[in-house]
Amino acid sequence: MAEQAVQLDELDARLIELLAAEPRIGVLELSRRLAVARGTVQARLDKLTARGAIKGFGPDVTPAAIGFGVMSFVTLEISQRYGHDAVTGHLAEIPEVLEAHTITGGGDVMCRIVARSNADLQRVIDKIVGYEGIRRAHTIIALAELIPYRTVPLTKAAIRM
Amino acid sequence: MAEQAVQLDELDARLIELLAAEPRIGVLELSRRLAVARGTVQARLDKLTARGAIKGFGPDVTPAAIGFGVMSFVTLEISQRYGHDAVTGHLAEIPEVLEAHTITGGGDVMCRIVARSNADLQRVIDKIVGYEGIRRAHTIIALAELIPYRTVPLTKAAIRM
DNA sequence: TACTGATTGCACAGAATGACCAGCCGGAAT
DNA sequence: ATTCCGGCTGGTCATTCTGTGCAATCAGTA
Repeated sequence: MAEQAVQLDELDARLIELLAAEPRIGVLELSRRLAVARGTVQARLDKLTARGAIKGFGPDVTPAAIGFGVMSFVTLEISQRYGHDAVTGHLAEIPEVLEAHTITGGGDVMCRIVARSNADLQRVIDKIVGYEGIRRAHTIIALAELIPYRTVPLTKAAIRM
Repeated sequence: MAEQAVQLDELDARLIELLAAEPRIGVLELSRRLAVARGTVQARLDKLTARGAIKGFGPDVTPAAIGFGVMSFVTLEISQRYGHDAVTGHLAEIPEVLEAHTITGGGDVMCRIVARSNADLQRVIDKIVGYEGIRRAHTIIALAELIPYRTVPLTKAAIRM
C-alpha cells in the first residue's frame, strides 16, 4: 500500500487517454500521435506502471458477453466472531464474486456479483450465505448500466492538483 | 447490446488467464505458453474481441495512485419527473463518477465515486446533488478492498455451460 | 556557473507482427 | 463410405516494432 500519489501532467493524461481509446497500438505509434520522442513515451509508461498509477493492461472481460447477464450489488452482514479474513477467503472462492469491499454503514461488506439469470443469482447468493460467518445478505440488482466503468475523465481531473 | 453469450472453451479461458497475468506479452509468446500455433491464438483473440467477450485492453488506472484515495458507493434517489437520461448526462460530466447503474430497491441509481479525501468527497457529493433531478444521496464509504476487481475465476466458471 | 533530470534524435540487432499457404484432422452431412 | 467443412498446424515472407544504448539539448535549480 506504499502508493505515493503520483502527480500526473498533461502528457500523462493524454497518454492514458490514447491508450484507453486504442489499447493495441505500440509505443512507437503512441509517440507519433503525441508528437514526442519514442523514448519519452517509454519512460512515462514505465514510470506510471512502476508507481502503480497504471495497474496493468489486462483484458477487459465483459461478464454479460460470456453468459453472466445479471449483475448485482450485495451487502453482507457478517458475524463479529469471524474476522474479515475468513469471509474474504470464502468469497474469493466464488467466481461470481467480482470484487468485495468493507464498508461503512449498515452492512459490513459490499460485493459485486454476477449470475447467468435471476434464478442463478439465487444460487450464487445461497452459496455466499451458506457460510457461518455471514449472517445475512441484502441484494440490489443492477438493471441498466448508465455509465460503464471509466477512468479517463478522472485522469484529466488529476493533472493539476 | 446484440451480445450473444459467447461459449468459452478451455483454451479461451487459459488464454484470458495468461493475458490477465502478463498483459504485455504478445501473440507469439502466448502461443508458446499455450502450446498451440500462433495463428490459433490470433484467431481466438479476434473472435473473443469481435464478439464482445473481451471489451478491450485498456490501461487499468488505479484511482488511489493518482490521488483519489477515497472510494465510495452512492445511492441516488431521483425525481420521477426527470428521466434517467438527464441524470446520466449530469453524472457523466463529473469525472469522479466512475460508473453508474440503475438499480432495484430503495434507491434508483447506484454509482461509484472516488475523491481525494473525505472532505473532498463532500464536494463531489454536493456536485452530484446540486442538480434538480436528484433528490437525495446515500453514501457508503469503502474502507478496504477485500477482493480487487477480477474476472479470471469467472472465465473458468464459464467454460462449461 | 555547474548540476540534475527530462527529452530528443539516432542507430542497431533482435524479435514480433500480419499475411499468406498447404496439409491434417474430426465431425456432420450426403 | 465418401465428401465437405471449419479449425488447427507448421512454415514462410516482408514489414514493422521493440529494447537498448548513446551523445546532445534544454529547463530548472543549487
